[in-house]
Amino acid sequence: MAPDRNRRRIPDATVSRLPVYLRILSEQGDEGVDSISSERLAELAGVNAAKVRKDLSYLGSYGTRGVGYEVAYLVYQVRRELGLTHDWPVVIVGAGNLGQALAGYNGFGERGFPVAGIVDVDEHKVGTVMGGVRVRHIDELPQIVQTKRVNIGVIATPGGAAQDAADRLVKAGVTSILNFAPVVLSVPHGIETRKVDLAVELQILSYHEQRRSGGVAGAAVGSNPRTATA
Amino acid sequence: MAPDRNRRRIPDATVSRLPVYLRILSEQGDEGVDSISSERLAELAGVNAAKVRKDLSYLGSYGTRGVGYEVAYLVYQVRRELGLTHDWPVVIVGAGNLGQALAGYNGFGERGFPVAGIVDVDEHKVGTVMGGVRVRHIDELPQIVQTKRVNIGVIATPGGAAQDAADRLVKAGVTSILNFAPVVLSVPHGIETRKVDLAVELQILSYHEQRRSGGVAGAAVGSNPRTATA
DNA sequence: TGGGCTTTGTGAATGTGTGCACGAGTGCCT
DNA sequence: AGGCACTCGTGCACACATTCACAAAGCCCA
Ligand SMILES: NC(=O)c1ccc[n+]([C@@H]2O[C@H](COP(=O)([O-])OP(=O)(O)OC[C@H]3O[C@@H](n4cnc5c(N)ncnc54)[C@H](O)[C@@H]3O)[C@@H](O)[C@H]2O)c1
Ligand SMILES: NC(=O)c1ccc[n+]([C@@H]2O[C@H](COP(=O)([O-])OP(=O)(O)OC[C@H]3O[C@@H](n4cnc5c(N)ncnc54)[C@H](O)[C@@H]3O)[C@@H](O)[C@H]2O)c1
Repeated sequence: MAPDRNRRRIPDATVSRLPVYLRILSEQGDEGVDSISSERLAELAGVNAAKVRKDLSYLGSYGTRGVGYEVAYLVYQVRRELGLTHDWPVVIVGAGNLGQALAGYNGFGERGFPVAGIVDVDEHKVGTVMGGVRVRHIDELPQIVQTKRVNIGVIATPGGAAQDAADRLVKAGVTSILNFAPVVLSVPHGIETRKVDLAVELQILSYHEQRRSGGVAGAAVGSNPRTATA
Repeated sequence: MAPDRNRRRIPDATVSRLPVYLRILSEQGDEGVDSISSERLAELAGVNAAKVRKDLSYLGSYGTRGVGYEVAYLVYQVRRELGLTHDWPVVIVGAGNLGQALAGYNGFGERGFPVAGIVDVDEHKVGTVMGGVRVRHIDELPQIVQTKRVNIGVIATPGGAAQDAADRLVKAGVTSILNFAPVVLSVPHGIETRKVDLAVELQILSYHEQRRSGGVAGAAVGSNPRTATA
């Protein structure tokens, strides 16, 4: 019960950690663990225990002092908070290299995000089957979104086509977009977007490598810092 | 010449935006733009202009008041700061669905991260060619890392094998890891890791979708009345 | 029943990031 | 030469996030 609990805003940083807790809790549940302390959960999640407690406290007071959290109940609460009480079908735009890998990825559907469809502009790709889903023409996007009640779109087109893909998704009625193309999307207010940018991740790692090697510019490939800092 | 050749620490938030600025600057440069204001760069990057200026100020004072930043020079400085003055070969562990997509992805090498090798445990995959790179057995990992001077490893194995992959990478001498498996890796101190977790991204979107249906007034631009709670 | 042990939930302190506002340079025009 | 328009660089205040530290609350057992 306690329906009043609903208008709290959960900090972004917390929202981005909840899925991690959820995965760990589910795994622990599968392994027969039925109670877990913030200390243990923190260890498994690679974070500070106080952070875990504060994060979970935004959902409500679901722990028991002196004991910990009941795994099954907490899983339920986190899932509810994340809106995972039902499936969210997704539509993938771009049936290339990446789109193919995504379509063939079981972890998608398993976690409550079944692939409702995959579309492409390339006539050669339309009709082929990827990961059990038939590729359809991008003009069918609105129809897919409507009939399958899709709210989430995934962009896996080349960078140059990503904005067009986003525009089409929004027009079709999608309100959240996950973008794999290395482009900053411009979308109407109210549309949620997130990006996964491989180059950005690698370049961040590069920054730290460069820094580690005490290296400034000009550090040729000759000097290889195999330093195991322990 | 800048005499401040020091160990300035650039804030994480800034480091994660520099690659975005870099891409935009490179594109602008290719289009013949040779000077750009923080205002314009901010617009293209989808952030606040003051933030751009503050971010860039960590690199030094490379702008010209009243004018803006010289694109070519700024590209050079950002690249230098990110350690992109030379290539960083990467090794991919796991030649499955995703590993294949990654190996066949040109954007990798184009951006200075050539695939030095891809390894797998599956004997059936060893020897096959993906994206121009031959799959080798994981036991050859140390040899690849040593001879190709690889500092960055990419994990594209199933979750259950990810920690093992990480251990092997670290043992082989890799000091930075990009992890696509939905697992929290445990690595020795000094090893940098970043993760790309599809489920996390989708669940964050789910959170916002769920919240949207709860009816926070005045959020959307009145386009999509469809509150799917299928 | 009460005391000891454990672990939560949260105020308060500290650390990080953001955005405004404006002084300080710079280029251009008259 | 002087004034004006423009844009950088940054001090400052505020917002957000992390971590500490401890009282409150529950369990267990003698
Ligand atoms: N392949 C990877 O491992 C990888 C990794 C990270 C990021 N990315 C990014 O993901 C995106 C896709 O990469 P990829 O390797 O799959 O490329 P790809 O060229 O193999 O596939 C792109 C697909 O998009 C289709 N397409 C083009 N324009 C379209 C449009 N307007 N609407 C719908 N579909 C359209 C093409 O027909 C093609 O099938 C790129 O932006 C790339 O930078 C790829
Ligand atoms: N496919 C996707 O689109 C996608 C998207 C996001 C995340 N992921 C994640 O990426 C990872 C890989 O996904 P996938 O679809 O490519 O899986 P996959 O099963 O197709 O490929 C995994 C590969 O790893 C190899 N492998 C297993 N154990 C290994 C070990 N110890 N050392 C080296 N190689 C090993 C297997 O032989 C196989 O070739 C998974 O963790 C998955 O959750 C995949």
